[in-house]
Amino acid sequence: MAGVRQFDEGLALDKALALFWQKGYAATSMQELAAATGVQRGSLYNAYGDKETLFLRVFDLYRERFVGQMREALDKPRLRDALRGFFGCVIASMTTSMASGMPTRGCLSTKTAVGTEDLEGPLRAALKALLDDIEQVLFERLSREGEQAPLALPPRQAARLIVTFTRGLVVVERVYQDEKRLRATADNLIAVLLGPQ
Amino acid sequence: MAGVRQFDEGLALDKALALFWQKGYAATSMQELAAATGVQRGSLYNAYGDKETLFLRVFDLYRERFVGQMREALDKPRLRDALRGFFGCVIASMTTSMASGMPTRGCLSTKTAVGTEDLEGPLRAALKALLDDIEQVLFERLSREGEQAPLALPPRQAARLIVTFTRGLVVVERVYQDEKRLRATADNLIAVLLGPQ
DNA sequence: GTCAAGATTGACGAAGGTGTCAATCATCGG
DNA sequence: CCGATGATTGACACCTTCGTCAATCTTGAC
Repeated sequence: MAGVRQFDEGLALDKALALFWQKGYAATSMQELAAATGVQRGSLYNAYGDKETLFLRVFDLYRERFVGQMREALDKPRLRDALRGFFGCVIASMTTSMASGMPTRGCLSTKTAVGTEDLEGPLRAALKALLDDIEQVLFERLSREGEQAPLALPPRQAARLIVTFTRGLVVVERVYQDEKRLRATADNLIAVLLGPQ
Repeated sequence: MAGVRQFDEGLALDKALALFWQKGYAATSMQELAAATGVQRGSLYNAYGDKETLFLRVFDLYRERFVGQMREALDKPRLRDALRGFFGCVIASMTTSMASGMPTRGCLSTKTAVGTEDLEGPLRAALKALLDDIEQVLFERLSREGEQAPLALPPRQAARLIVTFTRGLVVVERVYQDEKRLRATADNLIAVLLGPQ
């Protein structure tokens, strides 16, 4: 076939992800996406149709990577360490800025969930999918056999509590911009779930 | 003095609050504010200078009312009931829609915190003030003397955990739109903080 | 080498945003 | 009743946005 894509799609989606992550779905314009990816606006429209479709494509990338990282972080023998790793990962994912001096990038899914006027259709479905995935990854680790640490809640409920809590961390990060505070609060959640020490 | 304000400021700020709450700070335009309040755009600029200043005025209203409600909800003899009332109040504040069929309005402070590109200056300070207030109200109730229920964390840390968690509830509400789920998750947090039953 | 499928390009229209300003109007003090 | 103070009004300038489209260029297939 002739008429082949001129730009490197993988690269472009990576750049788009970085920008969406930094600015959020609603606040990112196609102009900026064009500038960031090096692909002309018209080409983006031709390739993806519209902003939402492009975003969904990018968001899938994000979900895969994010959930993968969470799964890895949770894969430790002692549950307490696993949860510490998990929260460390969540916190790092939003506070790690690409260059020093830049504002932290926060959380793409939360920005999208809260910053979109009426969240419906594919966008909401994609967010649900992400939160469901994180819940599932947590659930699997929490219900792993041969665990000695006693959990204060049934695994499913604990997983949901943790997912909800991580969304809260994101908001607190925006407002206080204090990583230590985030870590301390996360440690406290671990403490009430698994007991002190 | 002559040249007196023609519109009822209290009424206008109420309407503005409703709109900001529904749409979030960034997504609300002065046009819409003019339409909602019945005050011409030019008059709003004349009276408040710009959108941010108007918002800060409105946000103060919001903070007072919101924190007041939380304080009331927490004023119950048994701590467990107080926290149940608190979460009920938080959940109601975002899921109660003004008219049936309308989308829920969510949480103004969270929308502002997450939906604003780089959160700095007065806006961030206002958000901090709100979260600090809620934390303080919780702290006071949690450290009330003569409390029999044993708290799994020191009051300050418990208060921060709860504040962070409530921010998470907001995000989960946006995505799942399931009030029952919110209540269940909140009950689980109470359970791990105060023990089951 | 030729050709056509389809990607790219840059300009375009329409819509909506913010903030400004001169002209007009309403109101209170005297 | 008059005048001045300041609110109101609607048009204005300027910017950014989205999505489209005809013209142009690239490239693989034959």
